[in-house]
Amino acid sequence: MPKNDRARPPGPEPRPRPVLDEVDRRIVAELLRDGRTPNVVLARAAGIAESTCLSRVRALRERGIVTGVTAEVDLARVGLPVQAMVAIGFSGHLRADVDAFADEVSRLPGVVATYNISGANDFLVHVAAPTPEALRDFVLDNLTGRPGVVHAETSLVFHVNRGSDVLSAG
Amino acid sequence: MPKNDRARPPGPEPRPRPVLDEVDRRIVAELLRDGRTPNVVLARAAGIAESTCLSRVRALRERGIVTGVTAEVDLARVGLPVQAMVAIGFSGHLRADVDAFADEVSRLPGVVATYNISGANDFLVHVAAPTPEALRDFVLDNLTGRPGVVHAETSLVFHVNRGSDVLSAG
DNA sequence: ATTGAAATCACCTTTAT
DNA sequence: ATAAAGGTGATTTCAAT
Repeated sequence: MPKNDRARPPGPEPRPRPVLDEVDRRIVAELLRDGRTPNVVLARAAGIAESTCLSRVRALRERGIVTGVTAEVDLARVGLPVQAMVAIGFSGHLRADVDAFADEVSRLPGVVATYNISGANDFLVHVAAPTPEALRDFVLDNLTGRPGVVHAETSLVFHVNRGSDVLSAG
Repeated sequence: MPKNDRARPPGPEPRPRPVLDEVDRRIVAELLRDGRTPNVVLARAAGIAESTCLSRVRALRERGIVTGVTAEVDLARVGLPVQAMVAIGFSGHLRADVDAFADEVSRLPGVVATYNISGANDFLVHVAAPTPEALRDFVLDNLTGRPGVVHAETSLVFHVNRGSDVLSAG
């Protein structure tokens, strides 16, 4: 007698095999460290041939594991020395409103990222501005004023530390 | 009579001119969009010669404006489908303790970033974990347990939207 | 799927304007 | 700051396993 005789419903696999093998892990780790690492170096780091490495990297992109490569910019040095996290409380919680908020806010000038979260607040908006006044204007004009927003609490961001070992938790 | 007859102490310029000219802005914007953009394309996008573009990019790195290039990874697809923001309240607020917390926590497996902020809480720790249980363990073992931490409130992160127009706020 | 080798292409330096 | 040109080395394709 089988442990489970219900047929699995159609759709994406429920993750039968480990997500990343050791080779892929090394490639991803190296690309996290330096997204411009040339293919030759990547291949040596992973212990495989260059051509193999190339197809691996392509596969990682096609599988949606590596979604892009981006520059890291010191916002203070491009004229945006004031950063803040704005916690947003929402009213209706209709799916359409929630999605629209995230999409639209993410496109606003100065927005670093928008986090849709659980708990007392519904969003965290990470924003950068040239001056405290500009920050205030941003919050009043683009967040507080928006329909559905019932609460906005601004915290200054003094410093950001990027994690250096994200992958190891897997 | 000169407006200011004190001699400026030696060292880096106190930023007399605008931070980024139009050419640099275009380069940085393009590198934010795709950090692997080759120099030829970058040069065309900025409307300058390749050799000029090359020195511009070098200068941007040396000036600390572009601090690095990194891959963007879909954490859910590398075995870390559970993300959270943990708001941390601190007790002593000694500089050494605050700095140490940020540095050490950022090195822990699964930590995406650590934000030192103002307000009711002192830190936001963005963390990724394979399961809710692993998240709970992470918080109890690495955050709640740490000396100085008097409060920890965990919010699940449902979705993250990266900003697409950060620079325009400057 | 992985490889080594060969061809193509881009990067980067140099020179000179 | 630019353009042109050459050396260097990486990327990519391909036949073979």
